[in-house]
Amino acid sequence: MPELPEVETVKRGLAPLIVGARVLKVETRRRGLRYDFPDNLDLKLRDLQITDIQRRGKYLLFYFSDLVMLSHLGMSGSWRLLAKDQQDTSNKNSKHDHLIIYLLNNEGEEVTLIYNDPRRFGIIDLLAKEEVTTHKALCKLGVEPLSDELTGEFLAEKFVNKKQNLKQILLDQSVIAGLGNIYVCEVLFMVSLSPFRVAATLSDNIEKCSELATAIKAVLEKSLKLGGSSLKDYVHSDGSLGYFQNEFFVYNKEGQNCGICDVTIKRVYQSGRSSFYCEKCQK
DNA sequence: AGAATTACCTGGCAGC
DNA sequence: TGCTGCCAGGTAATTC
Repeated sequence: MPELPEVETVKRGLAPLIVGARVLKVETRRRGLRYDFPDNLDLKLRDLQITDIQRRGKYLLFYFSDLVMLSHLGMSGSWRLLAKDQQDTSNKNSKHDHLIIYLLNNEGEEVTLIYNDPRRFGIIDLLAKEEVTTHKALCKLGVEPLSDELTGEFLAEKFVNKKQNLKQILLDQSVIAGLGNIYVCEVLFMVSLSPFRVAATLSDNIEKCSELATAIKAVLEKSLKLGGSSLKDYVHSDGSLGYFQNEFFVYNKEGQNCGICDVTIKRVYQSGRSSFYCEKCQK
């Protein structure tokens, strides 16, 4: 489900409410998700204070001074924060509440932080602060797309001799960390590049690579402004929705008019994923 | 080595 | 009103 804008939106929603909060209790309701939960989560986190929340690619990092709890939402994960005794309006899926963290916030109120994930493709791990750059999931992540590291020159360099097509290479988290299927489809439409275009054919075209880098930043920033995309189960930590799905050019728009030319949006399969694009506009 | 499938899960929806 | 099959924001494991 969640790509960079959705994960960042969760971070921004949670941070002001739980940074500074202290853990009262941690409850795990199953052995784990894709992997088992770390052993003794309750023992390890109890009484610790959340000192910060960061995002790296599609990962969330909850800092507890020396320890870091790593969270990836997979396809269907979400975090929601409830005040004690608050009416839980999203509890129809509560059978998929797998991890519950009871907190005492800065105002001395008890709040509940719940990780819900129907498909259980998410990840929860615990690491030492020093391992943030060496952890096996984090060490291979590529550049942050909204940082100055993502430039046309960077992309041109990455495209050299690459036989992969643009769809595959933009989805590769070790190149750019945070793009997923939706935003790759959107960005390729924005710059009129086909998802089938072989990356190497752009390595000499610094102008087009710069255009691509700029478009990646633009689509992510616009989505962030609208609180991300809510398709099926993505909601903010307070239960509200994102609105970027109303701005899609091509994603989920098979058969609809492209808006630029007279051809309709096609849906094709590429390495097991759907790509939506305009055959005529995107070359 | 690198590229292409398959696996991991549940739920929702279209079609019968 | 079921059933069945297919599809879904992602990543890792396996196969070619």
